[in-house]
Amino acid sequence: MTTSSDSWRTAIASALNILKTEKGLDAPDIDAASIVFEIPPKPELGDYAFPMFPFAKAFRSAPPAIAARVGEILGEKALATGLGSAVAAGPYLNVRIEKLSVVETTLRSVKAAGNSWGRGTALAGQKIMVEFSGPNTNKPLHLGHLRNDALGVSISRVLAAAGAEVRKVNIINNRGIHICKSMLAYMKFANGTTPESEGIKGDRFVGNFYVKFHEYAQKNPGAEAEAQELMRKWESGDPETIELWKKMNGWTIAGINVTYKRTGVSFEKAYFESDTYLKGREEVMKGLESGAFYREEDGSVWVDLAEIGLDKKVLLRKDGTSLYVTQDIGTAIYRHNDWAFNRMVYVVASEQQYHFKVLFHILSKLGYEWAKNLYHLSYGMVNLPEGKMKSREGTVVDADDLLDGLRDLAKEEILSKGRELDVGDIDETAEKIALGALHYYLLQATPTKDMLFNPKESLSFTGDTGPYLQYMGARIVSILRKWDELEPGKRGRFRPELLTGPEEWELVKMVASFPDKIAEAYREMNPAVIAAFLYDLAKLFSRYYHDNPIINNLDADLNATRLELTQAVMQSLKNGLELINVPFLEKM
RNA sequence: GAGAGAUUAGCUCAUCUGGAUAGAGCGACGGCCUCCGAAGCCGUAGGUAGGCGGUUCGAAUCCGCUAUCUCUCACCA
Repeated sequence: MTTSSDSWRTAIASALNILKTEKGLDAPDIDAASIVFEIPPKPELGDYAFPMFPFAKAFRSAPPAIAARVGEILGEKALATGLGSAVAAGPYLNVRIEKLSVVETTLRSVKAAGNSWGRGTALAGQKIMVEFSGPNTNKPLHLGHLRNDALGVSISRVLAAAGAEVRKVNIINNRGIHICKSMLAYMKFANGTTPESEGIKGDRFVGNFYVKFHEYAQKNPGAEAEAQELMRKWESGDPETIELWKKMNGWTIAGINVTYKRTGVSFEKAYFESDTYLKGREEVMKGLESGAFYREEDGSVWVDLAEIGLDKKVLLRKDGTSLYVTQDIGTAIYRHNDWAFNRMVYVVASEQQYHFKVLFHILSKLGYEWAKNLYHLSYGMVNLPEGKMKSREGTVVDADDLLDGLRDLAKEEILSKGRELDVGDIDETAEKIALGALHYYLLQATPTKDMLFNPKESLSFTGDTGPYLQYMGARIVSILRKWDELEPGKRGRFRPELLTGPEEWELVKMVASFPDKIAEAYREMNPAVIAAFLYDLAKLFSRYYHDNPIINNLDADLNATRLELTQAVMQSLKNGLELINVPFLEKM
């Protein structure tokens, strides 16, 4: 597809240059690369459209006139030989490309590539680190983490599909005052209970104590001070405090890992704040020596951000202790030493845009050349119909609860359709449908924008949803299964020239564009590109096979040929769903 | 006070680097299961793209002003 559009550009550039000579203009030659093309709004118009507006001024004639003459020249001079045909339509030159070879090569490529269909090499040789999730060890994951995780997993897979070597890393926020609060509450109210003794997930168990702390603090003004005191004990390495801290962190992380496993989230490496929070200090001291930073009279160390139009910022307190940025400076350098990435992507909420702007600037000020390749994949908040999620008001949507709810609903749906016997393991299927619904819902929106999470809508399985895509996949697999059951003698022969219908041509073009969509997704750092592509593909195929029998035609060759197309659609769907972490289902 | 972002159909979202009549889903209304699974398919209704101005042959898209909303500007993380 790409190559044929390039050939057309060359042909049109030549035609324009001939027209230029005809008109006796002495402007420089028109370069093929400067010719823009687009996809016509309606397929009947053609496969490509070349707008002639840009040449109106130089040629001193109206775009429709140019289009008309260019169309003639292409015909007269046979510039389009083998490329297809061109026809002027108003200011556009609409082009139809030679279908047969495209159909043939597309279907053959998909078949040959199989599960790697769509993968490219644009990022080959690139080492890209992707940080996402960033849980706290004082509470379970919530809806916000789910969006973060969905984006992190998806963008990692997209980058890998573009040829990069990707390393997914987590940052575990396991220290700080909030951690001490749940520890304090545990000391006061737990009476030695454990997640095992209570039979609940470790992250939930610890989170409950975090809630208890706040209840306690309401009645006891001294609570904050007590937590601060515990924090000091932790920092001074008090053995009992450390022991409790380790125990509770272990519980939380074990619980969170269960949720990760459930949602298909994994990491090559986890970094712990408790290991990295001190590392920034020496880097800041080096920067102080090199003159990148300066010291105030009280001993605190600052950076002047005037170069990027911002104010001044503290990097070390007067007592020499680190802050959030300081810690992230250390973590970034530590990680680059760990694994020398070419690029690093931070999947972090948009509320931290300022933080990353500052962080990246400081790192480049410290002379780290790779700092310019750091990227903040900023995503918007997930709001509820009632408004923002607020932990104080208890409106935070717990990740496990949400998944359970979705899973139960999917199960009901299976039962109500009477498919429990067809589906195999009903619980596993329901779980996968739930994940499909959730991940598609979270990824179909543009990452940078805030989004509204409507529980009712996310539970819906009809229309523009993950389960719809899964359903189309299952239906296709069902057809392929029937084909396999056919006697080999009745299967016919693949003859691409039989794919003459307009929908068939649209499907082939769409399948062929899958690699371009992956490229677009990584360039824009936006998995929604993949989600939208899959929906369009599924919808188009759905209409197609509704109106056209795939393997029930009298013509055995037509069956075999349509089956190849169906197979290619299935492969594109399957590979695309993998990129957005929506499970592909053979039956549902 | 300053910075960043948002505003598109009743609701949730698309609209690729400015291009042909702004598209989907949900909801509403109306059709389609002796036919490869109806979680489906087809159709109807619904938009002055927050508002005003500008640039351009052409603006949802770029620029300015303005309204409303969100986030940020901590020696919190």
